[in-house]
Amino acid sequence: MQKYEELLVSLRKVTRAIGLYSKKLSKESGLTSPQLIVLKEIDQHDGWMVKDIAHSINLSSATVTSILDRLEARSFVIRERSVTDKRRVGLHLTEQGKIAVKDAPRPLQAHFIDRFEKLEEWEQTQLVSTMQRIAYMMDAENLDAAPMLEVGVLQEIIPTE
Amino acid sequence: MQKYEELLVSLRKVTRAIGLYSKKLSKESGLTSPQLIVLKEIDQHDGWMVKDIAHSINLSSATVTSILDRLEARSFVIRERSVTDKRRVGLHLTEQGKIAVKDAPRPLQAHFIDRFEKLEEWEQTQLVSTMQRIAYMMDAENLDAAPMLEVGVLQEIIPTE
DNA sequence: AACTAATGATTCGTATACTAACTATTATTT
DNA sequence: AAATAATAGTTAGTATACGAATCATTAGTT
Repeated sequence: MQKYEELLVSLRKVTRAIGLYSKKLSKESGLTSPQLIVLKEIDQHDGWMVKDIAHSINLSSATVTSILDRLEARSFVIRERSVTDKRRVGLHLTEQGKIAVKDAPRPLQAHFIDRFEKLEEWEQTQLVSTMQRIAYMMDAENLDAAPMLEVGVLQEIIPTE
Repeated sequence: MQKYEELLVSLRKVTRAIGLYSKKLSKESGLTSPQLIVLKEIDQHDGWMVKDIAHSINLSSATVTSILDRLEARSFVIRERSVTDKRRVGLHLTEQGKIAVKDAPRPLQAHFIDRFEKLEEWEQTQLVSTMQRIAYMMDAENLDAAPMLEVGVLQEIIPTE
């Protein structure tokens, strides 16, 4: 097996673990991870548009729209069409939505977070920057890549072409 | 932003990049990445059961079933019910399936693979083992974790509890 | 002012991906 | 031998996740 294939397999394991946890979360708290992440984002940036949310959490607008449909149906979120520019939709949490965010568990297994936070500071940094490096290597064609260069560690590691 | 949240964001970027490439692949070659991976696996292990494939690539049987439905409909794969144990379904490639595997591009962006393979050997190993480490940290509750310990590097890194 | 381009959100169609429930079959217990 | 458990695969139902097409609106051009 090629090395990059091993990378792919472990990546698959990670995304699977995240997905499975999302299912578990959903059964226990009634919210999936993506739903929770969207709620958190709106909580932190009241009034943001669909586009803003989508961009900040790396999802397409279409995906966010469908997540919002469910969140709105359950009265966690309100869509508010802008008066000055009727294309825009501002997003807000309802009281219920705020409560849900406050009560919700974290979007990754507590088990993982515990382990992660027990690591030395430099080890945490190393894990994160390696992950960011892989992300950078994968979408170098896209415009998204540029801001990644701001991360200090990467500048040492990635050769300028 | 918490460090583990940064990890989550870059992970999201990576899975997204993989998904987008899968879509692109599908338009150009007619096969998505998961379909290609399933085909490759059958190519390498003719006669394997659905369960085997699912386990080796870390997907549920249900998911593999639905991928096989599409591959069979397009005559890339044949399902063969076992005579000795009628619960089992053996999987085989058709001639078309073999051709498709041979002609198919790799399941990750050529761009990424190029970059990856330009790295020093130790750097590649480091990327892979970091990824495996994260995978290990995420599903330590599951039985899947055990085989991960066979990877040499991990034994040095992960503290035995 | 009229035409064109761009933008923001949604809808549509498709593919993953999961669990739980179900069907069929085989293995184990009693 | 009959009842029970376990196994393999599929089906049903739900949620992501995407691009492309669509709709409404706004911005820019001529």
